[in-house]
Amino acid sequence: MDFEQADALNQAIRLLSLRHRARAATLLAPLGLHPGQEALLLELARTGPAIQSQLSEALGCEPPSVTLMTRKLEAGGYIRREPAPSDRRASIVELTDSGKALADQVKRLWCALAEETVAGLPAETVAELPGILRTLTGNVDSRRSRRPPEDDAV
Amino acid sequence: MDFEQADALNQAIRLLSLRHRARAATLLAPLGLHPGQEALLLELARTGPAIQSQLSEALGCEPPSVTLMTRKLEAGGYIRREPAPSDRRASIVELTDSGKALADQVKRLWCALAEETVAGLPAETVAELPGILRTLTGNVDSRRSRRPPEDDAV
DNA sequence: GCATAATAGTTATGCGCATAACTAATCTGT
DNA sequence: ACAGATTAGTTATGCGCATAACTATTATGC
Repeated sequence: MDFEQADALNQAIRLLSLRHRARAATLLAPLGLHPGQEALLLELARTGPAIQSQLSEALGCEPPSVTLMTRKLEAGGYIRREPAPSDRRASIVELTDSGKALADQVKRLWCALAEETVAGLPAETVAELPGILRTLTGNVDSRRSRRPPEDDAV
Repeated sequence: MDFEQADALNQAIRLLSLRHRARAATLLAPLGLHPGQEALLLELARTGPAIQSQLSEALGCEPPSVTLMTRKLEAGGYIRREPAPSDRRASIVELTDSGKALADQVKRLWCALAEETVAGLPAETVAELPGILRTLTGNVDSRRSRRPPEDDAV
């Protein structure tokens, strides 16, 4: 691959990151959320209570990031942290009622953002997109377990 | 679009951002660069000397970000800033010889990263990808000038 | 010609994310 | 049963990026 193509790709990924995140920030701001926090709320809404290391794994970010995110969401009253009975090192994190309500609002925003994002693309491309993006992600994922491709493309 | 699909897409974009950036960080670290700085070097290598506001525009980030990036790259000896003769508000930024050499190294890394990123995808998809990503970016770009789509897809 | 607007850049501050270094608890091997 | 490794989490620190508020310069309208 020559530099022109490589740069077109890398730059496109970088810019998409910046813009998608910025757009998410704009949409989430009225809810009092910063981008990244919504992922934690959605994960809890999806799977129920979890300990922080599970969240770290699910969100794809490091434990210190989870520490800070949970602290801020807890301060906002959206989540609750209580010690795990079976492991005194761990904290169980769960949504409060307020957090559940907020997660529902986030879900609606999330649909709007996704629709806005793929506007103008053929439905076929839209359907393939998550799988393609996950393939790209897996290709550069330096933390992935060594189990091979796993073919989770759509 | 239902939430499942929307979340699959939004999450995929978020994770790709994290991973691609992390991978770039790993590759750039031996050169003493942090991700984001390479974009500035490549832009200068591409277009020659520029003032900061042009860089801000080209990189898609805000002027304060350019201020900090240029300061650090200048401290590293990779770029030089001198006052613009025709406008005493502006600074002209250009690569030093050291910066040009570094930019060449970055170009090689950039090719390797791009190839790694698209590994396993059909060539056809790879060819379409930059255009698709730019469409997505344009769709959520809140700073774009109001000139319509512009159809720069490949 | 001069007040006002627009533009180039900086500083201050805050967030998400990372790594490094640390504590506390649990698990493992002998 | 106990030393050492592993795991859960935190604190400290640094970077990129953002917005807000500011200075200095240049352009504009009357």
